[in-house]
Amino acid sequence: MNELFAFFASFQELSSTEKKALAPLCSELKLKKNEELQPIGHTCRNIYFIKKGVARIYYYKDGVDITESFSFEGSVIVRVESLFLGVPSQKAIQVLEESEIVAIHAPGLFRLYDTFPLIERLFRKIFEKGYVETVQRLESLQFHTAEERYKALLNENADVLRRIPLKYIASYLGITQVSLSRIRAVSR
Amino acid sequence: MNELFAFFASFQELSSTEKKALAPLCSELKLKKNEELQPIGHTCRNIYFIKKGVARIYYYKDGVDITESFSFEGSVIVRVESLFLGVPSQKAIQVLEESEIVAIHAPGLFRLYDTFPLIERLFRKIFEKGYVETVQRLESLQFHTAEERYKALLNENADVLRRIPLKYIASYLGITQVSLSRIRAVSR
DNA sequence: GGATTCCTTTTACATTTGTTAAATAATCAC
DNA sequence: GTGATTATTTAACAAATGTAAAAGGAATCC
Repeated sequence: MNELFAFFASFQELSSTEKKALAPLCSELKLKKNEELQPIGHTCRNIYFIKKGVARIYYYKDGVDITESFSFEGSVIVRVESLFLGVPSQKAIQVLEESEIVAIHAPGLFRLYDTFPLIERLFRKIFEKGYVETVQRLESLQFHTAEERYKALLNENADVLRRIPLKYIASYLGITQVSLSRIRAVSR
Repeated sequence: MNELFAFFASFQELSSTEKKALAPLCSELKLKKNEELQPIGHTCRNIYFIKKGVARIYYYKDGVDITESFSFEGSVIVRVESLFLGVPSQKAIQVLEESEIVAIHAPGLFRLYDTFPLIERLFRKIFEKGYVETVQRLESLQFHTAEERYKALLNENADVLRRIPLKYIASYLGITQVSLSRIRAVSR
């Protein structure tokens, strides 16, 4: 749990009262490689903090497995479209390594917002950061070629390449695995 | 200003105290067609509410004008990556019709957050909605073909097609104008 | 540790999209 | 209104990406 509160502190200082209010909402999970954290079709009621491991959000388009995003240790992973709209998500969350996850119960969290404005502020800041990252990702998809996106990924997060199968990276970049293979062959 | 407070009320009820605190931060602007609301290179210090008209966020990639997003009357337009990170933005905001805009002074707004948790909540909700829309947009770019994206736009927001030049819509869809023209020729 | 399964690359060909340039259509300024 | 400007479409060719199938490598499971 320490990792989680260190993550929180990097956004917003909390008093011990607030920490005590948050703690009961958090439960630790251990998952084996490739296990699902959240299945398709469920409404998202948890915010997941990755203590150890990697996770991805994915879904199926015409039967093809598509990765929307990756998250690594020290960050959160959430199906925001489901969490904020309260509707079932067509996306699933899966861990790609043996992982340790802290699940934060969202309905309980949202109730705390009325009593603890600093908790509301904390999560506002967490999601503002996620928002910015999503805008930057959008930019990359909208205006850069597949090769540019691949090279940018290589620069910004080489860890992705080491820890995540290329078949997942391909759809994350918005291309097929064959196309990614070709791009890699050229830049070698 | 009424339109703005109606927009606020659709997210969060405010007392008259809170409204009175917000009002001095809001200033109305009138812009002629194609005028710039915010130039490239400036740090975003305003949240813009569109009372009347349309606006777009755009920038230049290799000298080519690229549209990141459109916003219509009754919604806000913000360069979030600049507003939340406090860094200069390479993007500009331009109106595409004669428009009436309400500028909300962001540094002043953020100071109100300490005194008025409901104002903080209001903007949390506004940006959560923007976050969700951005995730959905990302999905569309990552997994759908240009033709699918064009048709989806036609269904969801046919107004775009009526009010916005195709050259801007093309880069918004992540394709060239020639390619968009071809897609339109086929589906006719 | 050998067989099996899964991951990645390669090949060949089809399709889509980009690029450049020109033609046509629509809009704007005076 | 008319000429000039801007927007959109079309054409021809080049480059990038998709699809399907096969082959080579790597990892995994008794």
